[in-house]
Amino acid sequence: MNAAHMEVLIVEDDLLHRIYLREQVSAALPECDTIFEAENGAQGETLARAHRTAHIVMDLQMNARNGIEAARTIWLERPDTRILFWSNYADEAYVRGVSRIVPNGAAYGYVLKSTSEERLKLALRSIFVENQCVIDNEVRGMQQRSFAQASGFSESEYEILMDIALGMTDRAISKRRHLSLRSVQNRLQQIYSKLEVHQPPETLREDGAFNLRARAVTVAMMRKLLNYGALEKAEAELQSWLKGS
Amino acid sequence: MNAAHMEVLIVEDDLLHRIYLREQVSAALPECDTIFEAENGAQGETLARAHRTAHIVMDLQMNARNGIEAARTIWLERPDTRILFWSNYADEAYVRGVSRIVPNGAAYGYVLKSTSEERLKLALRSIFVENQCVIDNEVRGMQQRSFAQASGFSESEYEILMDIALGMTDRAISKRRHLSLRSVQNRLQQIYSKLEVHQPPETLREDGAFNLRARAVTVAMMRKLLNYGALEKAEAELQSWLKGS
DNA sequence: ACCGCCCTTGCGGGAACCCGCAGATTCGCG
DNA sequence: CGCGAATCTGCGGGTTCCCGCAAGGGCGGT
Repeated sequence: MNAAHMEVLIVEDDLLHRIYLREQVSAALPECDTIFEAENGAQGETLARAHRTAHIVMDLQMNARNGIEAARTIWLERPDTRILFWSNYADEAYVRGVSRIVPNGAAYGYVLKSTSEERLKLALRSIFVENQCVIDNEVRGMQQRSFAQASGFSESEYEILMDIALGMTDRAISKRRHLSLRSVQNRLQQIYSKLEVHQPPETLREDGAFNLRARAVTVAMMRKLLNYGALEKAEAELQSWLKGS
Repeated sequence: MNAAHMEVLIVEDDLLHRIYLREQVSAALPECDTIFEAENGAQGETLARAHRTAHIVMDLQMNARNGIEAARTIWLERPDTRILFWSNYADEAYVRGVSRIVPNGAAYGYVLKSTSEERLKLALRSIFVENQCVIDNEVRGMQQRSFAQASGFSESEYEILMDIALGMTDRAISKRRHLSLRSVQNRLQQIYSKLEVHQPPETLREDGAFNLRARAVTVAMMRKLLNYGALEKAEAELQSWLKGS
């Protein structure tokens, strides 16, 4: 680490936030002499590749290409890149997405936009000069709740949840995930029960019948287990799988 | 309209954007002597009621209570309130939501956060002092595409799209919307075709079977026809309908 | 080895879904 | 009023979904 020279790349689509970040970065890191800026994920990848920047702070949830996608390709090319994710929300979909792509040993951070200036500056220094991970408290809580058993989803359940969200049939899922048809259905039932999606249990009305499959998707959406970015990513993967075989 | 006295309420959850709005409002409206601020929809409603503010600028997409919900109750109480919606996106779900609740004759605006300072100031003056509607170009385009026939959804189709998103069965929908079971299914087919959701048409593979119902929901989501806020609202309506009978 | 425990897989059936077909109803227009 | 076009509705059947039941197959423990 060369203390006299540092380049930082900011990837953020909101102008005001970009300006704010620029200020905070140069205030927190006097050794930083160059700041590059991108306003979407695609541009961010290009700049990161062009300048080989080892320090990136970026938003998740951008228009052209979201932060997770961008981070994934950047980390594939240079796994030692240090990335601070700077996000509005701590949705489980985001947290899961990030922790799925971080190379082991890499330093990264995840702080919310609502945190104070001090915490942001601290995070910047911790990650970029101390090479140390910084995860916001709320995000940390989400991580634990997510990977523990408590209403938490195993990786394979999560995959299948995506599959039904994409509109795949049981049989298609069984082919894709190499399971028997019945196993897929078993997993679906686990998913339904973990999401607390069931037919109106003791109800008298026969109106309120639910299509569990469809309901599970929106319940997952409302619980922030799924979000827009995750859907897009899953859709892309599905398409390439359909081509692949 | 008293030119020497004006109160404006800003409803916006993002601190930076709130500060920016504050500046722009006082720059564009010298006659404005008081600015109230709220950081979510619920607080916005309270302040609007307390101060009887006739001029509001607010974000859609906030945590506690989104802009559309807040605007709806505010307009129910005082239909002549002037509201400028200031949003990141021109999703069809938002546009549709707004134009569904605006009282006829009321002045309102819809501008994107990405527009220039000048346009924002202009919109503020147009709505608040000239009492004139201002709709951003991109939003306007969305409106027309939405209400025209071109891949546009009729109101009843839109309702049913929500219903299947919520996981209702065909029969439940038919009860709720007072249609025969078969009619519901007809509408579903229209929806599928408008969303271009169909079984892999010329494909040889039998793997790629789709559950049209589930797929339609996420396609609608990816096309921004549905979004998180719309789902929450629909869910609330569904719950109250279930109670009601 | 024996015994639970958990996960997988198959079978079967009742319900729900997707949809082609055809008669009935509605609505607009000359 | 007549006529066409669009929509609503019922019927039927092929497929998919939801799920209870039960027969295996690993795996750790006493």
